[in-house]
Amino acid sequence: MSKFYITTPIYYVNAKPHLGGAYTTLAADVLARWHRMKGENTFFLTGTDEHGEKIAKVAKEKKITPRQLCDQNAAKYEQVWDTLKISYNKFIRTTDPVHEKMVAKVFQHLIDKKLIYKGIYQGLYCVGCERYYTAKELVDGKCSIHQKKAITLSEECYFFKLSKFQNRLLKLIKNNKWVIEPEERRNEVLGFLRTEKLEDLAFSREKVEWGIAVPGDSSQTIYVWIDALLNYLSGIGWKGQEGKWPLNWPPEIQLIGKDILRFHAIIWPGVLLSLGAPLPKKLYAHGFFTIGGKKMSKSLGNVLDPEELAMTFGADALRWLMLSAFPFGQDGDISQSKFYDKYNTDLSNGLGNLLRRVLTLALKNKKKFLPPKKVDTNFKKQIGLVWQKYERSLNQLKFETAIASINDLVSFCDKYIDSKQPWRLFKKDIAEYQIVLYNLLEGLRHLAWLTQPFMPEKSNQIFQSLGILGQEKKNPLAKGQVWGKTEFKEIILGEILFPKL
RNA sequence: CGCGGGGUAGAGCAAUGGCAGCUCGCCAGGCCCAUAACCUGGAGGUUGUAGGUUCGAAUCCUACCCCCGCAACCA
Repeated sequence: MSKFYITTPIYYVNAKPHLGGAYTTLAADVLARWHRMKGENTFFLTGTDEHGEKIAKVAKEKKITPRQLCDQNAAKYEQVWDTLKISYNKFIRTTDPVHEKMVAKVFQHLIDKKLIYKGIYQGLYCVGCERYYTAKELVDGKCSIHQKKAITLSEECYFFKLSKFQNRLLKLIKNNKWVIEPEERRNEVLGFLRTEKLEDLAFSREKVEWGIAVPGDSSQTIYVWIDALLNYLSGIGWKGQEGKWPLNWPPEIQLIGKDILRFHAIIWPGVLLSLGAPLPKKLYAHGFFTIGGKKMSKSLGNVLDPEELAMTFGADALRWLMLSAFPFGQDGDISQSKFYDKYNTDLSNGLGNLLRRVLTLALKNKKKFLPPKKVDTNFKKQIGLVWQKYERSLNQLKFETAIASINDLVSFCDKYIDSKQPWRLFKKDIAEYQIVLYNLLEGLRHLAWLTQPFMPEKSNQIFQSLGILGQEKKNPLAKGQVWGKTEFKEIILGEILFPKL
């Protein structure tokens, strides 16, 4: 059986979950559910990044310990992911002692391999911000927040020999051994590697208390790069021993937002190469969205909260709305009013209304609906086309076209009803009515399968209405995709699937 | 020349070399099974501008105009 390991970035726990992070996580969840549905051995990892100065600072402001802050916010993440029905297999926290121990071990290992060495870090430091800036970030040598001149400061720290990997990385990307998608993002990384010289990277800092201590040097703390990135290995049980890679390694897909492309496209494989680890199969950086044409920001007050949206539309519908709003991989725009629009069009008037139509028509007759002798080849063919488009879309992470293929089937069924007029057949030709309704029930059964990764609960509700929830959930997808073999013995009208908003 | 995305019907978007499509809205009709839902037809476009390549361009090339994201809290 083939395996499927997928990761999201780990989110920084200085605040509660953000709609952007929810977007990434949701996309990963749909893929995880899709691959599970296909019967693959699937592992879905997400989690939180919990070390660093900023955490310590926020904790101090709130008069709690960093540990308490992390516990609170990590719990918040788990709760929101629960609301959104995120089916992760493991929630990794970088403050987990197992993770911390592994990171320290790897750090030491890289010192032993002479890939981490001690040096002097010199940079422009803003006392107000308590952080370093690059010359480019400063305006007139001043930090934009404090309007104060940054001073040149140097400190001892440990460096990672990233420079050593520049040519290898370039070659790996060119030869598609290190796959970055979509293409624009790949070009961006290639351009960077061609024109900029990679410098060795400071892998530790002085004076940061909230972090993992450098082995044998308690004055130094391991910096975010290696600490955060190694979650992808510690999360599946790696103990830090080179060569002994976990069974799930490497990931089939690592999903990230485009903001962290460089860390994941350059530093991360650099670390893996230094460890001799196989590289992930694919790195996919999705786009960002604006809200109502403006970037989401606290000061503009247009921030959408994932929990509130789930309250308004329901978690299942929200998943659908987020992923159908614009092409995955590109930038796009969302808004509440667009969501209302699409909810009513796709879900209430489309899928939900179709379900109700068919169920009511089926309930006219108290008989069971058994597979007819004559197969409707036209209907069957349509289902085949829908699955084809759907699978191709999901394999390319085109969620919006996968969703479009579902809408295609809904529309096909609506047209089919209109042309066959089963309410008339019921009075005139009961045998034909029986066949038409059977086809429609089969159509709905396929719709339940198709919507499963996107809207697991609504999908189950459809199965339930068809009286086949238990049996279908036991079936693998391959069996579920077969046309015209299922018997419908008990139809249940049930609740309205998507009440109009 | 910091990096990147975009400009297509009233609005929002799709279409990467081959008849310019979808959703909402608008107009006319059909149906009466359904959540005032569904189906059919129609109006609405010189695809930001100018030039070029091509049998053929929204799509490729050149120049220009305009909008936006990242670079700095934030995916």
